[in-house]
Amino acid sequence: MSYSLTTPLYYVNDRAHLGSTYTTLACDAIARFQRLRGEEVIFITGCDEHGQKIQRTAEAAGLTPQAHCDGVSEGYRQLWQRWQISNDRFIRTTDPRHRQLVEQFFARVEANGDVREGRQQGWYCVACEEFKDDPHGAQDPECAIHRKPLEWRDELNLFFRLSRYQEQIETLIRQPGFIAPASRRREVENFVAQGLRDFSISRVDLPWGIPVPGHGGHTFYVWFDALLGYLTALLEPGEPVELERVLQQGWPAQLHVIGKDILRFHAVYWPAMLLSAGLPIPERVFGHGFLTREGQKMGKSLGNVLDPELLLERCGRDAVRWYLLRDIPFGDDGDFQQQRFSDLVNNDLANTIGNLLNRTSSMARKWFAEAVPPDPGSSGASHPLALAAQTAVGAVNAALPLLDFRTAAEAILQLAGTANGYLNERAPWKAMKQPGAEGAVGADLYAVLEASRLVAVLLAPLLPELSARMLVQLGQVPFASGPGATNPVDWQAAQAWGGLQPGLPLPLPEPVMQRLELDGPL
RNA sequence: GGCUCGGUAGCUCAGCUGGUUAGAGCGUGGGAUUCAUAACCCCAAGGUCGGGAGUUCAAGUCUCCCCCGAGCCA
Repeated sequence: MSYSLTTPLYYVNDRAHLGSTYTTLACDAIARFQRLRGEEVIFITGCDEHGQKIQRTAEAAGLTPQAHCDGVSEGYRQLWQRWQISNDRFIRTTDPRHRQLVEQFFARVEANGDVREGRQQGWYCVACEEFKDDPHGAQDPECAIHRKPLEWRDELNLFFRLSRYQEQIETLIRQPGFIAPASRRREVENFVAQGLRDFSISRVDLPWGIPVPGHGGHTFYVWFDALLGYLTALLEPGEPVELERVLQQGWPAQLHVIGKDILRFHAVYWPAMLLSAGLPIPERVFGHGFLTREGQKMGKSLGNVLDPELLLERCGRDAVRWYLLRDIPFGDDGDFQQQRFSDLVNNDLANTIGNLLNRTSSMARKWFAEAVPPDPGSSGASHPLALAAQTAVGAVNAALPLLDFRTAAEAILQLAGTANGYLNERAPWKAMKQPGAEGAVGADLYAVLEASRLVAVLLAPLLPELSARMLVQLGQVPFASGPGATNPVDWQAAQAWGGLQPGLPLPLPEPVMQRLELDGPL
């Protein structure tokens, strides 16, 4: 059994922005979570590199399309490395292997009678790479999204007979869980209910694309070939390209994570294409929301674009991951607010979680020979912190399969908060002044250290690095959750109360999370 | 124009099938404390729950109308 998930294959029209970083970070958390649970994960990301828009962008920059794509996609690859994204594959649709796969896929679709010729007339937005339905448009219609003039097209194209899949698609999208979050399902249902129309899958006179076999002059429409990148990515590098093999190598995917704007392609067109080719359909398509910044749309015209490189350099991975995953309900639109960002990172990570470990470890070391205090057994499963931990464990394990990062994060935070409260209530620093209190103090500190350990354990999929720093300070082996990770200690077993060994030496504590001090806007 | 989703404390939002003094986090103010990353813990602030009408013993919570915002489709 394996778990395959994908980010969108990012269009290389421009360098990576915060939106794609957001998507990718979320997928990374899911990939790590699934690996930690023992699944064999195939986490796919990559770039979509064909289309007229790319061709024009390259021309404008005085580059060949290939050179342009090489540069931008390499930028993506490096960016993901710097964010320590744990993708197992990075597919480019200009990969020669991809072309082979597209040809095979198309052959199946064509053999199935789902390709026909047709005349495509209409207004086309190059920026969207999409025909618009504006029939009686004014003199010079423009794209509502890009505010750029639409171009009139009248060409003989190949069409995919989407209309044949009306019922199957209706049934599919009705399945609970296929389209997530559920709030977005209606939108697709309405679209499908209007009746599916065949869509064109080729262009003429567009050199920057994959040629359609047997149809001279046609290249594949960028969307048609792009989605197939998910399949190409599954094939082991070096092995022959055979479409059928994807079935043994992770297809169907369990999850496609995408931005809400391309939900239709993934929830309607893509499944129909797969049906036509006789391939199974992915389990779930999750359309997340968009990020704004301080209430405004990010864009070049406003000059308020938040650069992921800059964010990474100035704030670090843990901080950004935490903020995005913990504060924005995944699926909803979110607003990046700098003040809130630093407030949450400092409060949650540095003060609540980091300081909890720091203060507890300090006390344990001071009064118990620089080691985990003996546990006289009083901190068993009925200990208040054990119960709190159990609650957090349950919540995290229930929330993450649903991509509900926020609930998971809050549960972890609550455990840390409860532990801090417990510490204040028991006031070991006061109790230690009483003779003979050592036993009770030791038990208290043991319980709080154990709660801290569980915080670190639960944090592993969300903030692998912070989790690791905490575990090291607790004398534990951090969890590996990257590609091909194996762990000496089972992650789920580590979620049980009582894993900390009394007498284990504790290293000198160092703050595991620095506070964010941002002078000036990002 | 049709449809969908929102409009709840300064900010971001919870509030399931209608029912005790409308909640949380952040921010703000105050208190307590010293183990700790000037951290932690406790308390408070008193928000016409967008507006209006209606149903009901009882409505953020249901119905209708209106206003505002976002989105999908035309």
